[in-house]
Amino acid sequence: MLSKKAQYAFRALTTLAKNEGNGHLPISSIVKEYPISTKFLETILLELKIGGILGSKRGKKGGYFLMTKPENINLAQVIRILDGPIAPLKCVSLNFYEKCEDCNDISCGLKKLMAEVRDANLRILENRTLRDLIK
Amino acid sequence: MLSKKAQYAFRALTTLAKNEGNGHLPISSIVKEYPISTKFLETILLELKIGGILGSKRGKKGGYFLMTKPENINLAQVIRILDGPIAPLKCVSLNFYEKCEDCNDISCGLKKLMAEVRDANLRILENRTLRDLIK
DNA sequence: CTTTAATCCCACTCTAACTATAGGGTTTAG
DNA sequence: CTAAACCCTATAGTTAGAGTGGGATTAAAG
Repeated sequence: MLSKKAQYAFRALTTLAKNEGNGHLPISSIVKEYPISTKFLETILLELKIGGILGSKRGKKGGYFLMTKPENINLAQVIRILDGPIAPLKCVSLNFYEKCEDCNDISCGLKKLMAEVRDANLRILENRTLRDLIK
Repeated sequence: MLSKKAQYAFRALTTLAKNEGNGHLPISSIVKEYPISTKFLETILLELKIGGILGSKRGKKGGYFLMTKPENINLAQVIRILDGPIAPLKCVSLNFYEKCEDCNDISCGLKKLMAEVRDANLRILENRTLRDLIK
């Protein structure tokens, strides 16, 4: 299940994507579209910035903006930043791999199936972008 | 991510599936294969029983057994019992649907994409069974 | 140079969920 | 009758999720 953070992130990113080409938007503008806690959104936008998806401009008339075009930001990126692994098990995660001490990691049947699940998810999430969300 | 409960469940079910045709197995036998807390496994097996996947025989020489053949128990069933929804959002869940108050539920772009993710997951999880896990 | 509007940063609370354990009750074979 | 097993519920400990607060820093505008 997607966390609230990820859901809020998608909303904010949608708003920013719609604003494409018009420079940056302050949090106050983003929040107007949906009822989200300003402070909470702030932490989310910060994570997205650290994750490389957003840029920001400080000070008066500052705000956030997408670092690249909406069609270059896929959903998997966003989810990984806010929720971590997309794979159902760490031992089959590409970006958050951890060895599984319980299975022998090679002949584990569950592992094989969960790797398939991971791939099925990635086929969708890495090929859909913010552009798909706003049209 | 799969919970520990679901992972332990798959292990226990694997053991029971391998034992197919030999009657029931007590928890003590199931635990011998892997280092899991007996008491914790007990609660998991109980959930699987309530969920209709396992049957049990009480009293001395009692134990647990699969209610049907391994090829008739798919992975989605097991996950739903222990972890709940397979869909990434409740508002696109088939078995745990809840209305999403934030999106209008019809034209929400995120919802459409997450329904695709759900379907991709189900195509795998509903077509793979315990039989696939033990071979 | 002061005010104001904004991001930045970090610490903190609150709650729910997850993980695990404990203990007694009930059933059944021998 | 006893031992071995499942049944059932409560509870404790830990972690993760969700959200809040306060102050520091930056930059535009008057």
